[in-house]
Amino acid sequence: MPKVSDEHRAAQILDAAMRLAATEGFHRMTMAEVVAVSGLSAGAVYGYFRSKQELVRAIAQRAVGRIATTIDALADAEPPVPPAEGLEAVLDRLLGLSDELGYDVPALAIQGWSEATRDPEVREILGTELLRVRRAWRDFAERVRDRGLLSPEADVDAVGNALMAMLPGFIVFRTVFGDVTPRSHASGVAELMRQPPSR
Amino acid sequence: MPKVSDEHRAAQILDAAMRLAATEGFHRMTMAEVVAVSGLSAGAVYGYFRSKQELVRAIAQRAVGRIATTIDALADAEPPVPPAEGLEAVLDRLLGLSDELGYDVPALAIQGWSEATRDPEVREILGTELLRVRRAWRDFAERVRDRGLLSPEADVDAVGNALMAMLPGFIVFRTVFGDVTPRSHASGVAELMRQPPSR
Amino acid sequence: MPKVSDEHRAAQILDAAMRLAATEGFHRMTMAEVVAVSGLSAGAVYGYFRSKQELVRAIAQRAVGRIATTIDALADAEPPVPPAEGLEAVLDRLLGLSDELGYDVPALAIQGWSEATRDPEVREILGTELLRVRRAWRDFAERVRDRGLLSPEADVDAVGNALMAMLPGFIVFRTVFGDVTPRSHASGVAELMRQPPSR
Amino acid sequence: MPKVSDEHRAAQILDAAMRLAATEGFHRMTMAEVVAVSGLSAGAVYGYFRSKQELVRAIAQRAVGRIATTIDALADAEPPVPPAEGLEAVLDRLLGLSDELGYDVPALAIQGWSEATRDPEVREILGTELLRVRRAWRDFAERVRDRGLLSPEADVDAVGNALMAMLPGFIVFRTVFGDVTPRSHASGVAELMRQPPSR
DNA sequence: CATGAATGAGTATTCATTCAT
DNA sequence: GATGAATGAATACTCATTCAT
Repeated sequence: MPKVSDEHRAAQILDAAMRLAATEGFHRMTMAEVVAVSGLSAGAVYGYFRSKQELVRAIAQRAVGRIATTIDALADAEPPVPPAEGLEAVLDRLLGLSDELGYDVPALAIQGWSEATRDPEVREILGTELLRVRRAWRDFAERVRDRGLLSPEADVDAVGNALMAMLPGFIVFRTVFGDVTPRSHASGVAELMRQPPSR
Repeated sequence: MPKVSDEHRAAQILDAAMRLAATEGFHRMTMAEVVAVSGLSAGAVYGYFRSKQELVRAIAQRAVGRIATTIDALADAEPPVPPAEGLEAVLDRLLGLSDELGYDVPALAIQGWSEATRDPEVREILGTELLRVRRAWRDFAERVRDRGLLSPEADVDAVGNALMAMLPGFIVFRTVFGDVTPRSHASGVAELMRQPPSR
Repeated sequence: MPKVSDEHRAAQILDAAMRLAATEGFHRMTMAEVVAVSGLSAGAVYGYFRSKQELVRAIAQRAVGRIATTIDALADAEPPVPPAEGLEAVLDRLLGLSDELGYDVPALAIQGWSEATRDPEVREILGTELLRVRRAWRDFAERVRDRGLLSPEADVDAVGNALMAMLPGFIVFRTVFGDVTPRSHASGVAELMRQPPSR
Repeated sequence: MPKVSDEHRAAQILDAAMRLAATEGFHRMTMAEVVAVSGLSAGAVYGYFRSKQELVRAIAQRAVGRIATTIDALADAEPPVPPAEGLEAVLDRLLGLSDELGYDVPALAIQGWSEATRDPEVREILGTELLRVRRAWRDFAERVRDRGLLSPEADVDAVGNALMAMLPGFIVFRTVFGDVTPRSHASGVAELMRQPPSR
């Protein structure tokens, strides 16, 4: 009889693995390390994840899941909030999430994209998860438009997409340039939207 | 006197390696493959690149260099062109580049970001190269503003940044969703900028 | 619970390695050979010795340890025995040891000296082990002196050293000249000590 | 027409190689290093030495040749000199030689012994060279005996051997213990020869 | 003839996975 | 079931030697 439930064990392994993957990347993370950090035996780990590949997929899924969670910030962002503010709230959450969880979530996102390049299954997982995110951004754009902060004819799919697309940019810029903040990044959207002088 | 110039040999190796890295990623690309595809011997490859690490750095540098080249599209985009059109031109070029070169440049970009996460030298290389790109976007934003397509008070740094930030988004979306095109991606920016009804 | 104890496995590997090192020398001994001769897998060997370097150090330690063992012959050499006889007994044991173990212990000694030249850790190992040997020779010299076979004023440290120093000479001569025996080698000491005619 | 004679070139190469072999040992010395240090081209080096093996043999020969030279000290040691003083003179010369030549001759000796273990040709070279040394020690012992410093019945071959045998001991002790000097080492012989109290 | 770029077999080491206990 | 020792294919890199120029 296991002391703890199966889900707990699986989570324990996943946690260890995500921590490792965030700092070392998928391919430098060894199963031996996962075994050591999780505190279980090799056999036990392989009882929960049939292969490293499967574990990597689980990490990718959970990592984007975590990020998907950040867009709840958009819903909270009610009363009418301009797009830039919604984006900033999401980026803030993303950083907050890393602090809470104790590992670098954006780093894991990059790992996931990289893996999606060659593992179709990871690509599918990411596609499925990110579809939810896409819809959330669409809904946000719709609400924003409906409240008069966008042109009534604006294509809310396109706008949602554009706002969501700022996220990978934020993650990449954070990695290569040190100087980006949620505020600075989101301000670009606000500046873009400033009214040109009516002619 | 060597049969072919050193630069040619290095380029030959780099070409093989970029092709491989684009399809398999940095860590699945083996030196044996590079040797085989380049058509040289192991010793010869190591004569030009002291280690796999060094080769990976060279790939990263050249890949972002290639991408930096695409922003020339911005300069070409004269007479007054709205931001969305400039972006679209750049994205078009990016895809064109992949066709020309015969390997997936965006895939290499993702590999580069991933590597920048743990190799500070790659991070620096990317930082340096992307700084040029950043300046180009800033200049573009400035020209756009000066031609009255942005508010005269718009912060051109922020706008440039935002436009540039759409690029990683495009790359990631292309990988995980199949349905993004330069036009669809850029249109989000245009939609975002539509004038809300003057109240 | 492992089939055989860890020490047994380590000894199994060490044995194979010593056999190989004795015939081929440290640097021509390949890990592949060690793996093959020990009958284990590469992984197993690396489980017990982290690197070839570490294995080489273990060999050096054990080889000099074996040689150190031969000086027990000195203690056995009681009742009052002249220095030359003590030396001969030790040299005899050294050859006997090689026969018993099935590999050339003197050859390993030379390998150890060679390695000590560039690996400080091996130098230290040899220094530590040989200090014991040095003390044993000193004690032997003391006993010999106390039994009147040396001048009462003889410096037992110096005498012990000189006798011990005959050992590398024996090993080297055996390698390059074929004609040295424990008896012939030790006789030099006896001849040296013969009384010159009292004048 | 070569600027310098063939012998000079060969010596130039040998010099570079001996310097390298003394510091790194035969197997860590690479032909590329020999090429670099000698200042010649790879082809040129291979013009003078057909293989690394042959170069190693030449080094071994020259190194023991150098050491053989030290025993000239024995001839110089005329007027009747006791064995210990003759030995001390030789050891002094050995150290002086290293200083003069700028590389560690004893280190090369150890390399040579090590190589003799597996290369029969090196073994033969060493055997031939050391035979000269052996004879010199025999002659020294004879002279010493004839001058009354040894028993008239002393076996000069055995005595010569014993004195010569102190040399490897000196070299090994110098390597593993730091504290040996020509004087301390030679004194052991003197102490051994002190007259036990006439009974 | 001299050069030094190219060769490629050989080496130490790692690590995902299994399976005897 | 649970364990963790053992497996062994795979991998990056070296270096003595050659030979086209």
